[in-house]
Amino acid sequence: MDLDRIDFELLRLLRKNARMANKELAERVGVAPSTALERIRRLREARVIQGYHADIQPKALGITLQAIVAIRLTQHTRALVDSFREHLLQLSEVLAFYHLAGADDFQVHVAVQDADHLRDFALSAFAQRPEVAHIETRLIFEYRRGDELPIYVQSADD
Amino acid sequence: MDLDRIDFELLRLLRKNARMANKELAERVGVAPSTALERIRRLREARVIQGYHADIQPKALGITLQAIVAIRLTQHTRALVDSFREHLLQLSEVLAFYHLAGADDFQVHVAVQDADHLRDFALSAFAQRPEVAHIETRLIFEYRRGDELPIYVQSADD
DNA sequence: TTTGAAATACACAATGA
DNA sequence: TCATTGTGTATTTCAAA
Repeated sequence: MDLDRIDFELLRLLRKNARMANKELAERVGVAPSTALERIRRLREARVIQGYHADIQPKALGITLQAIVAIRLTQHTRALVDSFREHLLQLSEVLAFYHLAGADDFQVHVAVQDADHLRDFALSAFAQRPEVAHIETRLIFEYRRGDELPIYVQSADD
Repeated sequence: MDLDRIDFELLRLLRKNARMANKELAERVGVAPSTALERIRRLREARVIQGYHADIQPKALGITLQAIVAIRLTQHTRALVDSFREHLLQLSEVLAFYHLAGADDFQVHVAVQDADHLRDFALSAFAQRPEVAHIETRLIFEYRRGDELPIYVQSADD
C-alpha cells in the first residue's frame, strides 16, 4: 500500500488525537467526510493503523515506580526466545518490551506499585526462570513518548 | 481524584480501543451515554486520561530500523539534564525516551530509515554534543507495547 | 452524580460524477 | 476515487430527580 499526502496527514492527526471526529479529520485534510472515512477504513484494513490507545496516568492506577529490566538469556534458540516473548506478554506489569541485538537480549519496561512489588516481580517473573542467565534492573525517573509521526512526511505525489 | 470500578472499566476499554463510540462504552460499563460522556470528560480534565493516540505501522512511514541509544552525560546538573530532555523532544526520530537511574542516564528509542540514517543521526544528535560523554547504540529486533491496563483493577468501592 | 429526552451533529451507504 | 445527498444513529446539552 502506498500513501499520499492526505493519508499521511490523516495519520498525523490520528496520532495526535485518536478520538478526533471523522468530520473534523475530513475538514482538516481537505476532503469530504465520506472520503476520510473510506481512507481511514482502508488504512486500518491494511494495518497501517494498528490501533488506537488511550494514555493513562500511571499514578491513577496506583503505579508509583517504573523500571527497565535488562535480561540475558542462557541460550538463543528460536524456541526459547519465542517462549520468553510469550511469557512477557502475559505479565500485567509489563508495559512494553524490546528484543535487542546486543549483550542484553531483552529490555522490559515494567510498572509496579512500589519497591517491594518490583523486587517480588523481578524475582518471580525473571530471575527465577531457568532460561534467564542474568537480569539488571534500572529505575526510570521519567518516561516520555512523542505524539508526532517519527519521520517527516515525504512529499509523495498523489 | 479517586476512581471507582466504572472509571477503571472506562479506562480499560479506552486503552484497548480509544475510538470506541461513547454509546458502546456506556453500554459496556452499564451507565447512560450521558454519564459515560461526563465521566470521561472528568477523567480527561483530571489528566487521568492523558491523550488518545493511533499506533502507526513503522514500515508505512519508511522506517526500517529502530534502535535504543544509551547515553551518558558528562555532568548531572539540573540545567544540563533539562536542556538535554528538551533537545530529545525536538528530534523527530525520537519515539520515546527514558531518563534513568544508573550508568546510562538516558535511553532513547529512535526510528530511522536505514543504517546510514542511524549513523548520521546518532552522530549529529548525540555524539557531537558537548554534554554527551558516551553513547551506545543497540538495534531493536522487536518492540511491543501492551494494550491492557498495567495493574489489576483494585476492587475499590464506589 | 445520574438520567432521559430533545436538539444538534455525525456516521455511513448509496449514488453519480 | 471523490463529493453529494439522505437516512438512521450518535453525541451532547440540560432540566429534573
